[in-house]
Amino acid sequence: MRSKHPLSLGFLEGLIGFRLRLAQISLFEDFERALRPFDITPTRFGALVLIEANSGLSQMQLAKTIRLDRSTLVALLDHLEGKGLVKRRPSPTDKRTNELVLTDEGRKLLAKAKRRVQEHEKRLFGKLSASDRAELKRLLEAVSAKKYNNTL
Amino acid sequence: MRSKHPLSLGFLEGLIGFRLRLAQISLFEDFERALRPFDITPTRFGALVLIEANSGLSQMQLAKTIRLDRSTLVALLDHLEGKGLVKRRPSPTDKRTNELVLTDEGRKLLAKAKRRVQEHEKRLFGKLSASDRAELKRLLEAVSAKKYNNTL
DNA sequence: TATTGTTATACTCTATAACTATA
DNA sequence: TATAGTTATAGAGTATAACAATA
Repeated sequence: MRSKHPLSLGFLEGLIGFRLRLAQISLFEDFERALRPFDITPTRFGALVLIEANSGLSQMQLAKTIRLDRSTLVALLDHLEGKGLVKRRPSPTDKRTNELVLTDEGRKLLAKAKRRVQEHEKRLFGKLSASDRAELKRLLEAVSAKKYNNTL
Repeated sequence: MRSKHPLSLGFLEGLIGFRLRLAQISLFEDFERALRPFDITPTRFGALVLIEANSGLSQMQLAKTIRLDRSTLVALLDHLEGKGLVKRRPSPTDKRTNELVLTDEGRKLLAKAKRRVQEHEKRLFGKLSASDRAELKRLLEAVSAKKYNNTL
C-alpha cells in the first residue's frame, strides 16, 4: 500500500448526506451483529414493534409505515410467520385484508430483542451527551418529516 | 383501509437508529431521482469524488474509504470506465496495483453532478438553520467516528 | 373501478472464495 | 507468505407487473 494515511474526502467533506450514509452503515453493521442470534434485521424488528404497538393492523398499513412495497412485505411476513412470531388473521370486516398480530412467542422474542437494541443504541450513541442525543433525534426527524413538496 | 391515521411507532419512537434509517431512505430516494439522468448512484458519486480528490489512488485505498469490498469495487469501476469517466492506469512502482484517475469527460460530468448534489442537499437539509446543519454534521461524524480509525 | 394480498420475475447491491500476478 | 485485482457465484433486499378476491 502506498500510504496508510487517510484519503482526502474532497467534495464529500462538506456533505451531510455523506456523513448520514456512513453513520447508517455503522448502525446497520452493529445492529446486524447484535441481533444475529435472533435472526432479526432492522426491517424485521421494525415490523415486529409496529405489529405489537398496533395489533390487528393491515399489511398495507404496515408496508406504508416501514416504507416497503406491499409485495416486499409478503416475504418478510412469511418469514416471521414461519418462525411462529406473527399471525395473519383474516379481517372480519374487510375480507381483502389480514389483521396482523404477534404470537406469544413473538412477544417473548421481541422483549429480548428490545433489550439487545437498547444496548446497541447505547454502543452507537452512548458517547454523545443526553442533550446531543435529543438534538440528533430532533434533527433527523426534521429531515425525513418533509414530503416532496417541491418538484425535483 | 381501516384508518388513515398514522400508526403508533411504539418502541421505535425513542430510537435514534430508527430516525437515522428513515432519514437515509429519504436521502437515497431524493439523490437517486436527482442524479438519475447521469446514471450516478451515491456510491458511484463517492467514488468519482474520491478519485478526483486523490488522483492516482489504488483500488484498495478507494474500497476501504467508501467501505466496499475490493471485489465489489471491480464492477463499479468497470461501469465508470465503460462510460469513459475513469481510467485504470497500471502503477509503475507496484505492478499489482492500478492508479485510478478521472478522464476529462469524468471531470466534466462530475462538475455537473456536484451541482445537482448541492441542490439535493439543499432540498433535504435546507429547512434546517445553518447552525442546525453544522450540528447535525458534527453529531453524525461522532457516531461513525468510532471504528475504522485508520481510514476516515 | 379501486384496493389488498399474492405470485412471478428481475434487478441491484453486496460479500466470500478461489485464482493470478506480483511483492 | 502476503497483497492487489479479478472472476465466479450466491445471498439478501428491493421493486414492477399481472392476477384473484373483495370493496
